[in-house]
Amino acid sequence: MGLTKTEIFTEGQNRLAVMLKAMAHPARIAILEQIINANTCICGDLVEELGLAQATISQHLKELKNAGLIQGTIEGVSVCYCIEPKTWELLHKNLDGFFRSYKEPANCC
Amino acid sequence: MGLTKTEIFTEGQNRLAVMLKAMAHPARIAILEQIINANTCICGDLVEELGLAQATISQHLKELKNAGLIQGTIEGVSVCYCIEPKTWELLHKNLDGFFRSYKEPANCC
DNA sequence: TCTTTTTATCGTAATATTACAATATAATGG
DNA sequence: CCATTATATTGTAATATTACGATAAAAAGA
Repeated sequence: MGLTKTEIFTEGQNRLAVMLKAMAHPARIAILEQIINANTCICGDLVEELGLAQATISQHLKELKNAGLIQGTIEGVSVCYCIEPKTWELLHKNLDGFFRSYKEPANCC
Repeated sequence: MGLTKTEIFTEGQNRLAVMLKAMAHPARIAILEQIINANTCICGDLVEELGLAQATISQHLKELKNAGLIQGTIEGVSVCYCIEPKTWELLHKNLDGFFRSYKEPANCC
């Protein structure tokens, strides 16, 4: 089949899965890291840094944008990308809550 | 092409991506939630709860196991699954550090 | 041993993802 | 307007993922 049965899961489960999927690629993690380390918006320098074709990076940026993790503003000829603080914070809290919800049980195998 | 260029990324980037990918599906999030909420190992009840075929769930469990997020112990006829506390904690810390590394920059678009 | 129960694996179809070349688009500078 | 620069989109090939039916495997009980 190949298509996820979205309808049988909760809104929250689907939302979290979509966000995680957007982050779940080394190139996209690398992109996020670069934006974060630059501590400003990144305009164009991404293609030289990563060893991927321009089209591929554009595609990855699009996915990050679709997930709401980054935002791009047109700055003359180039586009400047930065983290979308609201979504970033939201996902951080959501994930943190998820990880914290696990308490090592007393009676387990 | 269809295959990720793992070799051009760092060890850390690849590791994090693999873990996130393992979590990045609503069914696998649902499975993790169930194990966590049960607060003990889950033996078999997963198929009835989720609306997916037994083979599909077994496949998802395998991926979570491969990523080291859960562990399964054979308990008579059935297999009991629980969170792998070490990996869980590791991923939690890793992700938390990643999210915290972002500081909203002063000069941005 | 035979049956039952539970989980894993195999085979397969449908769809998604990843990557890149080629090309399009959009803004700037001459 | 034309060339340049930066990014997006399109088309396409290779591979991965998702899902399920069918079947295998493994342990328990009759």
